[in-house]
Amino acid sequence: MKSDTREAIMEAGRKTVQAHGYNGLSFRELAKEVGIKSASIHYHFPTKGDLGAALARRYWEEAEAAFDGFWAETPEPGLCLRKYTNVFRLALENGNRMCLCGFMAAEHDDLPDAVKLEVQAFADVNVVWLAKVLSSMDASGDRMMARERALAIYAAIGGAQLMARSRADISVYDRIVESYRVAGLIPS
Amino acid sequence: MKSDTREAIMEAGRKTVQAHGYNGLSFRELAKEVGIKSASIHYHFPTKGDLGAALARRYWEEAEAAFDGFWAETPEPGLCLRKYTNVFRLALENGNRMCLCGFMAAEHDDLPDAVKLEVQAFADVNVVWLAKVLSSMDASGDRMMARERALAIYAAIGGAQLMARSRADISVYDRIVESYRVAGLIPS
DNA sequence: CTTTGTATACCTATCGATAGGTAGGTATAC
DNA sequence: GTATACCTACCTATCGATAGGTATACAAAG
Repeated sequence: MKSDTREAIMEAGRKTVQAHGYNGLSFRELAKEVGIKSASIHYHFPTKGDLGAALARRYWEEAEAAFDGFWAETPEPGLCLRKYTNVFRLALENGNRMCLCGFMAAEHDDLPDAVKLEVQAFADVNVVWLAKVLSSMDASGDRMMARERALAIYAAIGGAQLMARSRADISVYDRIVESYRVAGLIPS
Repeated sequence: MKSDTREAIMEAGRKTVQAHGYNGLSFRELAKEVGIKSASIHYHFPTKGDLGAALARRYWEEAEAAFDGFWAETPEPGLCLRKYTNVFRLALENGNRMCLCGFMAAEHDDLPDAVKLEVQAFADVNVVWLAKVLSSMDASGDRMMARERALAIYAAIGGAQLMARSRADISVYDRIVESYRVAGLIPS
């Protein structure tokens, strides 16, 4: 098996970035949580940029797998979209955290290029998957329209999460997402 | 008149937070831009929290004034909402920056309480103003519905800004906002 | 079966840079 | 003379990163 320590670093790192961002990620604090010395983290991730890129990459890989799971096991697209919006709700449930790549998107100017690319990859994963689900719903199924709508839904969900986080109130997320459905932005 | 230096600090501080967040705001860097020493900033703002709160407060005060100006001089609500969405576009035009309070919303966990309150006040200003405009459009005018929709629109616009920033592509913002209108989230 | 070499996965100790904040001095204006 | 608006000098804490040492494991060589 892969190194337990490396896994522990990534797990703690993910949680930290979801709460304090890339700039709030500290090798010393991370080392303390894992139970090693900060110098040892450099053994697994030479630079902070390497760690950041690895975290963002794993984040979208796991998201892609989860989304594909929804699509495979949920025949009803409306329900599939509810599972999707629930993923972003889970981050809030978990200590009022937010999407790792959403936070990093805000920190765009301070990110190493390698990290920026992985953050964009996460957005792509969301948009491609959403476009696929949307296309399956609309019989007239304009692919380009579906992609534009997918981008809008992903952005809107990210905004809802950000708002709820700033209030530390998960019900804010629920209300906003419900409004998206009422307005017709997210099909039911 | 009020101190020119104090104004210069706030102007430079606002731009920095819009690009690097509250955590990316440094007294030394700020002092360099203004042309004074970092210790002198403490004369105007005793702590970083004081500066952060002052920045966020001025931000929502100016936003409120601008929004009220739109409402006063623009009889057509649809056009009024276009002026609103354009405000958030301007931040992106200005060096791919984002809303100061949007960035701080992400940094929620690292903010002094006084700053958190001002960030929430900015959101309130947006929601209250949007609800007012929405109420004027809908004859059936349910006030509660308007407020929910207002919250959704504000969150969605923040998400659109975040997405566009992460791509450093203002056309992404335009496309997303247009999708919001097409979907009916934002009335035309 | 023992010795030797090498890669793994940590460690201690330290570097230069930067952070927010403080104490106390100084020049100007009223 | 006193308040304003700066300054120099310095504090402690933290940052990512590096150099070099160490304990363990395992494979090849004698």
